Amino acid sequence: MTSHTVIIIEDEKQTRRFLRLSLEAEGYHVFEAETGGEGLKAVASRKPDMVIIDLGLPDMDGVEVVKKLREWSTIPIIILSARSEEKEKIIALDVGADDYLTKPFGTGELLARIRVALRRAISNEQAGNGTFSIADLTIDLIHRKITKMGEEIHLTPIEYRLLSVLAQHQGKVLTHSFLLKEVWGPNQMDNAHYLRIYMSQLRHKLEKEPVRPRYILTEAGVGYRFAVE
Amino acid sequence: MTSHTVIIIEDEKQTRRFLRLSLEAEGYHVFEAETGGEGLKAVASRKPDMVIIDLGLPDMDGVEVVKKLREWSTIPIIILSARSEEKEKIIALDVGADDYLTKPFGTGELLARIRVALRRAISNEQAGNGTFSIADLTIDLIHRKITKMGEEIHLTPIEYRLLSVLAQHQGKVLTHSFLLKEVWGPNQMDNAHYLRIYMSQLRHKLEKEPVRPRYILTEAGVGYRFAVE
DNA sequence: TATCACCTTTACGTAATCTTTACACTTTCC
DNA sequence: GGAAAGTGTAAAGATTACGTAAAGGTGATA
Repeated sequence: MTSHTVIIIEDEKQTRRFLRLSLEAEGYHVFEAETGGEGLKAVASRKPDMVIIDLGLPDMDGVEVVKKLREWSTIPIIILSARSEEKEKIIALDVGADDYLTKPFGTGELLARIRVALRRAISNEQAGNGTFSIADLTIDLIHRKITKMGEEIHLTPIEYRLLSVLAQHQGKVLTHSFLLKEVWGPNQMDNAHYLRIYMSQLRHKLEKEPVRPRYILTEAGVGYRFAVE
Repeated sequence: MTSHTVIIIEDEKQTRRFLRLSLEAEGYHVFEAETGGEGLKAVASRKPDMVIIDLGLPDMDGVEVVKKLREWSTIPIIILSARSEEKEKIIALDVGADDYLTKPFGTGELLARIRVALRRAISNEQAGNGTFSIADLTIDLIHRKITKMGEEIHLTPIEYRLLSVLAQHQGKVLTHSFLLKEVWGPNQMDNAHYLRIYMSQLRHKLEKEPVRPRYILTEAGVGYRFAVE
C-alpha cells in the first residue's frame, strides 16, 4: 500500500512542523510550501492526495489559492483558520474547500478530518466501495492496492493515478487532454506522448498480452478507455 | 391528447385551402397567414407546434422568415418549394428549417413529414441523456460507444463525429454544407465527396443491407438524414 | 555525495486513419 | 436516347497517431 501524499501550505514555521510530525506519524507523505504561489506549483507538480491551506498567507489570500486550485482540480482541500478569519472561512468553503479547522486544534481532530476528506474524495469519484475488478484484475482505491491474479503489483505514482482515473470512468472513452489534465495537471495538456509511454508501461504490468490489450483500450485519435466486464 | 396546432404561411389561396383541409381531417388545429410578416406575428402570439412556410412569399423571402424565426424559436419548420426554388430550399435548410416538400406533393407525404418533425421536436425536449437508439442500433454519446444488436462497433473519429451529428438531429434533413462544416470544419465546405465516402463506410458498419439503408438516408441534391424510429 | 526510483526526452518502426483517385451506377433533364 | 450531374464503392497513396525501448535528468534518501 502506497501512503497518501499531503501538501501543507502554511507560512508559520511552528504550525508547519506540528502538522508534518502529526501526519508523518500516521504514515502520510508530507510536503510543505510557505506561500500560496509555491503551494499551487507544488500541487501541480507533486499531485498530492489532499491539500491543507492556511487562510493567512503572506503573498496570496488563502481563498485565492482555493479558487485557483478548483479551476482544474477536485483534490480535497482542508483550510486552517484563525478565530478572526470567520468570514473568509465561509468564503473559502463556498469556493470549494472541503472542510476547515479552527486554530488551535488537536491532532485527533486533524487526523479525523483528513480521513473523512480522503474517504469522501474517493467515494465521490466512484459511488460504491472504491474497488473495481475486471477478470483477474482488482483495483482498490481506498488501500491503493492493485492485484493481478491475487498478486500485488507495484505501480509508480503516475501509473497509479492514470489507472485510477481510467478505472473511475470504466467504459467511457477519456480524451487525451482529459487524462493529461487529471494526471499531470493543466500545464501538460499537449503532451499526449506521455500517455503512450505510461499506457505502455501499465499494459506491460497488467495485461497478459500487452500487444493485444484486454483492459486498457486505445481509441485512435481520441484517447483511451478501460474495458467493462 | 390535445390536437397539435400548425401555422401555414402561404400566399396562394388554393394551396392554403388544400393544406387546411388535409391537416384538419387529421385533427390538427390550423391557422393561416398570407405574408411573412403576418406569419411571424402569428407564430409569436399563437405558439403553434409547427410552421409550414412557402418559399415564394410576396412580402418577404421565405428564407428570411425561417431565419427570423430561428432567432428565438426552435419550433419545427417545414418549407414548401417549387422546382425552380432549389437553391433557396437548401439555404432555408441551412438556416434551420427541418424538412421540405417539393410541389406538387400528396397528402400522404405531407402528413408523414409533419409527424416526423413533431416527433423529433418532442424527443428533443426530453433529450439530454446523451443516448439515441433506433431499431437495433444504440448511440451512446457519453461513453462514445456504438452498438448494433448488442455488439460494439468501432468507428474512426470522423465516422463517429458524422454519426453523432446525424443522430443529434434525428429526422431532420441536414445539408451537405452543414455536415461538412460540423465534421470537417469550415475549410472543407465544398468537398461533398468526403460525405459520400464516409456515409458509405458508416452504412457498411451499421446497416444490415448497406445498399438499402434504413438509418442513413440520402436526400438527393440536398444532403442526408438519420431516420426516426 | 552516491544511489535509487521515477519522470522526461529522444528516436524509430508500425498501425490506423484520412485523402486522393478511379470507376460504375443511378437519376434527371434536354 | 444520351449527356450531365449526383451518388456509392473500392483501393492506392499520404499523413498522422501509436507503442516501445533506451538514454538523460531530477529529486528524495541515506
